[in-house]
Amino acid sequence: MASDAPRKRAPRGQGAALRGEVLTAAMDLLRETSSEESVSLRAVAARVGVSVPSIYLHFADKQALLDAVCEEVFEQLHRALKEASADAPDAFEALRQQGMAYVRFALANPEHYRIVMMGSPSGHDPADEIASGAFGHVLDSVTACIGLGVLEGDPVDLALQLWAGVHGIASLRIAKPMFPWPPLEDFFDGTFCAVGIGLAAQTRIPVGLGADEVTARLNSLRA
Amino acid sequence: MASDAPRKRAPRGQGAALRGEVLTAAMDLLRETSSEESVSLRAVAARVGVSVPSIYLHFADKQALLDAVCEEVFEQLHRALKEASADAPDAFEALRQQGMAYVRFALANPEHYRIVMMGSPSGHDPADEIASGAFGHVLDSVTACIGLGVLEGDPVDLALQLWAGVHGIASLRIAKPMFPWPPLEDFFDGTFCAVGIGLAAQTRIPVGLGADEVTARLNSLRA
DNA sequence: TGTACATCAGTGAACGCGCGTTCACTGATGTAC
DNA sequence: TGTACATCAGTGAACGCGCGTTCACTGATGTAC
Repeated sequence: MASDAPRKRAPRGQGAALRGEVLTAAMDLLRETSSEESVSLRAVAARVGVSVPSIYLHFADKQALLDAVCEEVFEQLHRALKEASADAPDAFEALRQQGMAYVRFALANPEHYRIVMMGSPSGHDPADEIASGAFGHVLDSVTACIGLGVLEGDPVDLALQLWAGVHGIASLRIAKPMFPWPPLEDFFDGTFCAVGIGLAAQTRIPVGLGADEVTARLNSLRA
Repeated sequence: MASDAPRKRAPRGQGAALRGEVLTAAMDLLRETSSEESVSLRAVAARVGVSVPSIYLHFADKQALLDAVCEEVFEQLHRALKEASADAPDAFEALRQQGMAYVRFALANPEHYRIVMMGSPSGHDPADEIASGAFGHVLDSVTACIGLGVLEGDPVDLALQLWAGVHGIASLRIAKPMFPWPPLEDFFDGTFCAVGIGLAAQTRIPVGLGADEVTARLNSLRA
């Protein structure tokens, strides 16, 4: 894993370079072991080729390192969402592409996604800001869709529903990888269209309508 | 926490009673601490009022205890879903009630839900059977809905989408409790109806349709 | 040009902690003779 | 009726382990005089 050549000590003003190396090592360990528990300061230090106390030169404690990892994950997700929707012809396609990119990112980086979006909520929770950031992304697209007339209603509500939708797909597949899942892209698109249509319909099915009436109402929607 | 009276030793044939006490203590600890890490054999033993090695009289190791906890959680979830849909007038209402009960159970028992549905997948994973069981539940209801004519399509596909939907709502609220979530029941019902309508519509929105055409199509669905 | 010194990047060894697990044991109690 | 014994429920002390964290330190290198 770690390179064989013993690490060269950084020249005079370049001590900060180690910070980046430590961060990268933590990210890589997370990817390779698929387990947050495996990211110990000892493991990170070994991978960088440095002694454990060196980490403390750049991070106050282990939590600070994990916080930095969260930030990095967020930036990568942010970038992925931005790139995905860059070429979209309209806001609806942008939303679709962003949703797909979100799910793809989560499944390509399951343990990274886990620590920012599936972890136990902690007091200060830097991951909350991350969530807010990702949510802001969706919110922008939803607002644009409303502007276009594609969607209607409260943008925050709509965005929360969509977010819960993509999170459900991503996190369930991460937690239950052995389950016989259908191909990702098709599954996502099916859910995306269903939710999109359902939200666009702007209606609810009242409780106690009776099966026949429910069927009749839903039938009227069928192509 | 633990009762003050020192625990009485079980009479001759009743040694197995301790198993139940240990299991209950683990469940309670999970609920009270909201953290799987806090469930150590020492903490469990202290809560029961027994020495640590006593746990080994009934569980091969810690993992066996955790597996038993998973089973217990599943049984409780199973019961909650069954009770929720017992009085439903038809399959569609049954599905709605089950979905609501699922989300309610998860949020009332967040750490229990976490260990069975949000944990890292492990090799043998008894939680997978749990997932299959819960999924079977949804599948039954979906199949009944198809029988009624309320839904159309592949029951497995439909059930997976619905499962991902309720899981998304539940797990995101568990992971991000500080987020300004709307009231649970209304939020669930909104998503449930949207997904229901969307799935019932049995159609997809092709990529590259153009915003105007997408808007026109969705407009035709509005009440 | 030489040298003393401050700074900087990083180290080695040790700390206490809580954990899961093991092992030899204790002492009450039902049962056989 | 008394007693030896097997069984059962549970204990106390210790084990090694990996962890985060701390502290006094080393040794290379740029800089001031």
